[in-house]
Amino acid sequence: MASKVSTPGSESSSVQDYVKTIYALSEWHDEPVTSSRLAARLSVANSSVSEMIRKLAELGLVNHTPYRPVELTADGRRLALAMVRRHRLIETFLVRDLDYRWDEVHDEAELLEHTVSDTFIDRLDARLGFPSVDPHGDPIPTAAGAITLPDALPLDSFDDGHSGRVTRISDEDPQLLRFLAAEDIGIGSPVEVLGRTPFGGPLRARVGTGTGARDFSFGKELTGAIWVESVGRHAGCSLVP
Amino acid sequence: MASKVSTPGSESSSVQDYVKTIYALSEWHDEPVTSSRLAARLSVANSSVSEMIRKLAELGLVNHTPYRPVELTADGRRLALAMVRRHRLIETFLVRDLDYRWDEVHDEAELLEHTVSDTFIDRLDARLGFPSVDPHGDPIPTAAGAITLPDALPLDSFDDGHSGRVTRISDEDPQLLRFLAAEDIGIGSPVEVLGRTPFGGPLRARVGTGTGARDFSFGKELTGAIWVESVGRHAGCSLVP
DNA sequence: TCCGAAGTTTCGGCATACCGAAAATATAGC
DNA sequence: GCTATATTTTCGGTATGCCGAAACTTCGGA
Repeated sequence: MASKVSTPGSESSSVQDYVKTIYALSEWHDEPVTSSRLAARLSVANSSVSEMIRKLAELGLVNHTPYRPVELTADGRRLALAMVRRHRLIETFLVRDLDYRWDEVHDEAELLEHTVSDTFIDRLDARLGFPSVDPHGDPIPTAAGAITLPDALPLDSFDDGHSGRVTRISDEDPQLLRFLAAEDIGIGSPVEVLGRTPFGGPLRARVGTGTGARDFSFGKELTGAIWVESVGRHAGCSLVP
Repeated sequence: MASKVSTPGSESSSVQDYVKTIYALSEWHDEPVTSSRLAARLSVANSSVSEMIRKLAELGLVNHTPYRPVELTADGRRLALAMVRRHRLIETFLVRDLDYRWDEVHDEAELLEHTVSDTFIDRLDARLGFPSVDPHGDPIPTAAGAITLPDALPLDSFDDGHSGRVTRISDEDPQLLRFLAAEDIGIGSPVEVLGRTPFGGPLRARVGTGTGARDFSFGKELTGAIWVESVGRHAGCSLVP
């Protein structure tokens, strides 16, 4: 029994936002999605989240027992991925065709994703050559709702001595993106973990290749936001699954 | 005392829509803008219009005495032109870059115009090469709010024997646009009025040049929707100012 | 086991924007 | 000038989505 909810349509912009945010909170980390995390991310009061979750459950988009975390149903996930697809295609378009910087696109896409039609998205997709990732390295779901997460981990989960390539950078904080752009660190940059300073100090790594290579100290915020794919063997990871 | 309302921002999407529609109803014809005309154009109940007009008056966007037609203030006109600019630039983009047909763009633009940022509009404008008209021949206001209406009149106001060039076609009815596209009549097409059939019958005109020229019968709907600029001397007009 | 802190839900209220029905006004015809 | 008709406004009422305050659950520590 395939559902109609493969494409946003009847759902309000708010419903779309909540569902997309529930997905986003569990896309890269699998901590439970609680009311308060949602409230913080959406900048609304806890009570608003509570009410909306009840509504989402009635719509069959989430499963929820009171006082417990919320989880997307298959329908909810389909809707979320449709919204993520919209968001990431729009971001890609803004950077490629309208000369937006990668730290500027998030807010604009956030608004547009609720407004454009399926036709618009399909034509944009074609015009951009069916891209598989957006400017931050986030994978773009297909029209059918399939998504392939890159085989990457946050920089802070790599052991000393291991090398890789930057695959994704969280777009949550525009300032962080601006900083990295200024430092010429972006998707595709090679990195090699040199070591860490004890007691929560920065992680030192070698960035770039050849003459462009240099040492760099990554603070907490950065090592969590920068995701790296191992080069060569698939070792070098110390994260518990 | 220049107002801040040169760019949409604080106004709700509804307010923007009402103000733009008030402008649109008086852009090409100067009949008074009444509640019922607004209600029909916006597909809402008369009572909703009445309430919104009071609000617009409070916001200083319209002048209104009860039971009389409504008129835009200078601020209202500025806001309306900003919205019209958005709408027409988006339409131009959809046709030029996303292969929309000219009959498909209106509804999409109607939604997007409320959502995109000023930055988006400015970059779009630059990318499109600062176009002066949209795909239907409607003039695009400048960022400063200036607009130049073409020196055109509806086809039905031309005397027999006069020639001109199609300058604008009202985009109100997508089916009409589709029909004209199929008949290969569009912006720039040369026309010469041959005569009219009595008792409200069609207007006969010669369309196109050289071997592509042919006679065509234009019904009421068409002669009101097709706007023509005189070629050569500025005669041939029988419309009362 | 029980208590308190932290997190979640319920409740009454607010703002926007819509509606239909009823009341108020304008205008055209006589 | 006066009334009938058409138009406009006012008046309750609805739906969505937000809020803060109060009530309620959960869960860890003593």
